Amino acid sequence: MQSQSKPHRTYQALRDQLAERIQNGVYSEYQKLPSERLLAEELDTTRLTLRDALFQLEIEGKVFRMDRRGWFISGRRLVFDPYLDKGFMTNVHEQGMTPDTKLLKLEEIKASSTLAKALKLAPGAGVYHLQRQRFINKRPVLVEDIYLDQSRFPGLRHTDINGSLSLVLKEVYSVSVAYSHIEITPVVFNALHAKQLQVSPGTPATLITRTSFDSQGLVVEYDKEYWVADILKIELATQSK
Amino acid sequence: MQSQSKPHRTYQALRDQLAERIQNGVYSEYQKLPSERLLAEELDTTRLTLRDALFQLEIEGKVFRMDRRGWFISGRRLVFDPYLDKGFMTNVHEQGMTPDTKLLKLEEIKASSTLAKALKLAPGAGVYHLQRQRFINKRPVLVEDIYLDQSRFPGLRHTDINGSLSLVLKEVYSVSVAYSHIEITPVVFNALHAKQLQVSPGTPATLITRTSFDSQGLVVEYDKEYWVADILKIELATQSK
DNA sequence: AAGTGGTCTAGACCACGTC
DNA sequence: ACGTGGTCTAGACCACTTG
Repeated sequence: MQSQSKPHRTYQALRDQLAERIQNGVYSEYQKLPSERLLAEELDTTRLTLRDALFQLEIEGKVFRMDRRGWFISGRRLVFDPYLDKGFMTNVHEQGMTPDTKLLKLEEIKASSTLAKALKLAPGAGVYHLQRQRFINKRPVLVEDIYLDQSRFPGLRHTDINGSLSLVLKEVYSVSVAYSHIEITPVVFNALHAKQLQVSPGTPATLITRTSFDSQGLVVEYDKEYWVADILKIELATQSK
Repeated sequence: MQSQSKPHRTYQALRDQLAERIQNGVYSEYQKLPSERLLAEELDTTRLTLRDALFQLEIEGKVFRMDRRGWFISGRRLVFDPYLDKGFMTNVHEQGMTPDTKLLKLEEIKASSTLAKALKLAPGAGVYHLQRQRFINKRPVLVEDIYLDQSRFPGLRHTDINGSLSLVLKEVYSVSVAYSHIEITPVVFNALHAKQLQVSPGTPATLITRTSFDSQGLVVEYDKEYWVADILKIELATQSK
């Protein structure tokens, strides 16, 4: 009926139709959808209109794309409590999923003015830049850039940091995080990060920026995590006031 | 230069170009952009490609739309600390902006099964449903649906609740919130909410779901807030561990 | 080699906001 | 009344993934 009455927003109706299919389990988690051309034909619409509907669902995190590979049904989300802020490895494990980490880059750079400000250093100071990619159940879900005061962690580059960085900092350098500032912002992946995560550029992402301090208020690390938006669920409890 | 080499992703370049303009203050906060047709011509592209670029910036919250009115440059964001979770009125005031509230609906309903679960009531129990629209500097920025146990707040409908609801609950019913559970999820506005906020359906939104408890662990209210995504900035600090 | 997703073209119509 | 944004059509080409 709705296809005959020519409503002036077909793609919203399409979105609802697809959302319902997902809700009803017509497609299962991580299943690949039929090709856009096929699906469009099946749903009696054009490719462009179908894509509009899929983009809506992508923003909501109900489907996700892998670049040039197609559309997939999103799976269970990882619950992230920014207040507790457990490490990635721990958090993923506790929720019955399998975490993995791959070091993409470890370099020594000079602090730009923004970076210096974040780390409370002088501009030009030596800084470690780590770039890591992290996986949940083999799916790449984030890339992160970590910046550390080089003078504070000498020889860091000769250390194995494929697991928990905070563990390394604690055991090797006796530095532990007391508290941190966290910011959560919606962004889209740029070309580089998109390629690393095998998603399309322009895919919605959640940026978590974290500045960690030790008990004396010194900056331990400055961290920018770019998450694929569909995997994350932010959930927290305030304490009694 | 880049416009002559025909790269295979023009809209990303466009996005960058526009983002740069915004960054450099070519447009000022809340300024309306030229019409899509004009802007497309100026930037030597088609309307559709321009829109793709604008959608990217919309997801990032750098521009926002008002339905059928056009595209606008986003302004300063409201910082929201889910852990402190001050009330809307207080929070907006403290950041030097002007809050407003409009009651859209106040009705008595029977709890659906999901609602009953959230409020820890029996299905079919009497529930107040409040719907409010809230403004920052006259711009509508959220609609919220609030649900309360009717038996616990008799006569609520005869009370003025255009300001702070928690204040009313405290002063009239001696009930105050001790802690709450908060969930933050990206969604898109449905047709109804979009209309109420004068945004286009499908606009990115941030859904904040809050369940508030009193000191005895009883549910005080269950609240779903749909925010225009560009206005919010989530920021918090963890306490010392 | 074939098919796919990503991108783009060059239009069109309509409902709505604005004047 | 006019122009705008929202939506849709009917194609096309290319780079890339997949078989």
